[in-house]
Amino acid sequence: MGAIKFKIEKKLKGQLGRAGILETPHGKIETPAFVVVGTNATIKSVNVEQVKECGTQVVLGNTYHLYLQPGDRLVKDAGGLHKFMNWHGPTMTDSGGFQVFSLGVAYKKGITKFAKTEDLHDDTNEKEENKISPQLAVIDEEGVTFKSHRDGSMHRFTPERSIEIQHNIGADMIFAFDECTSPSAPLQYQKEAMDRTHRWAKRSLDYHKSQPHSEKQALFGIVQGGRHEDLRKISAKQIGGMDFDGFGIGGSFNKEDMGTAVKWVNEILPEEKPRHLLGIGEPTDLWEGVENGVDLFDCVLPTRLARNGSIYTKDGRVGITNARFTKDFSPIEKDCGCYTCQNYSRAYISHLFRSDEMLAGTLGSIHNIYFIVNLVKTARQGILDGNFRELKEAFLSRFRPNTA
RNA sequence: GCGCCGGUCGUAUAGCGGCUAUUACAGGAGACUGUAAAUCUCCCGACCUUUGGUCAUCGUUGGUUCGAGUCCAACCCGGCGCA
Repeated sequence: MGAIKFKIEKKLKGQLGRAGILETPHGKIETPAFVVVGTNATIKSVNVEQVKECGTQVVLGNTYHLYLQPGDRLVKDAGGLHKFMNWHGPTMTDSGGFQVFSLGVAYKKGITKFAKTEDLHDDTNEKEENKISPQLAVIDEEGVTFKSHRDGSMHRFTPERSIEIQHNIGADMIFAFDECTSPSAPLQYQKEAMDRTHRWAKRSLDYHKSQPHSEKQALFGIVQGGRHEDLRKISAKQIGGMDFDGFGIGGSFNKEDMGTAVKWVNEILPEEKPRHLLGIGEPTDLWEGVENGVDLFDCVLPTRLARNGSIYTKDGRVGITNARFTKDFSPIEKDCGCYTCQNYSRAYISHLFRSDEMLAGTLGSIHNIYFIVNLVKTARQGILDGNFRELKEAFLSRFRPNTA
């Protein structure tokens, strides 16, 4: 052990939040930090220089995708993920656990990992799940059998296989193989899935430690338990008790009180190890996460939203293709320091989207990445400077989920 | 002037007597949380008591018919050909 070192610099008074430094074999990360997602060993539509200029410290690739294309052996032969993609800073890989969900029960059903409380009283989602319809992933005790979304070929992931692949890919921080459950799955199933994820965590850890050079990569265990307090606490205790280098918090949440769920977990996880909230999120979620002791976040939203024409501003998300922007020659945000805002107008970016130009997604992504990465940096600075609460409230009083 | 062909919701198209109209693009709006995603959904004649209803509409005007975008006639416009 010892691929990473984590040092807490300052804590939020009376709360779980903390600012720290995470040292990896490829450099330091000032935490809390936002990890930019680059599933296929590339951040879609932007190059590594642009990603770096946005203030990004660390990127995340995906085990399932890189295993299918170009293959983890090829990435290894290329000299590892860093060299292959020309990103020489810190990296992580997801274990493929999320694909158990997205290609499994969620496949083609519009199910997300978020439940809203009002939905919990109707069983629409559950009915959806019980419908017989194609799934690309089937789970058993040993592992998961996948049908490739690319060519329909069959593949099998087990905890051992996931770790083996992640060793080949060679990211600085890797994750145990887990199952992300649907928020509408029955409680009984959520518990079974969680228990299985715990067994998989142990197997992931055992396999990792059994391999030579495993000390070069840090392994994070993943806490599950869905929206349920009792399950979350059990999971945090079990996973937190294992000898991982850090922890991921995964699974599904109740949209309204995600911060609370994170708190249940982080009150239990060992304080001295880093925590990564998987697949989150929205600006409001990020403030909640930081406040409740999360050190790392990753999310596809900034880049996906950008490619789909949704741009973050301090007042909320805006659809840059809206008619009102066609003659708006001001930048997306006049006080934004990103390359896009320094050089281009709303009208121009709107035009690029309407013209289906590739640069549209690039300029949008640069802004959104900059926005989110720097939002977390601001929150970090707030912890260090002792004005976290003021910064959070100032942000939230302006930001609306969608409108500007 | 004669002959032929054609005029359908911004554009391009489908439709060849029967529940008043297809599809694509453009346009408008929305969704997206460990990326099957530069994707997907909805709206796009008018009005209303909007899971539905009423009326209008296929160049114009008449006609045939129970019923016409669809058949007939004249006219208007456009293209091509011949003078």
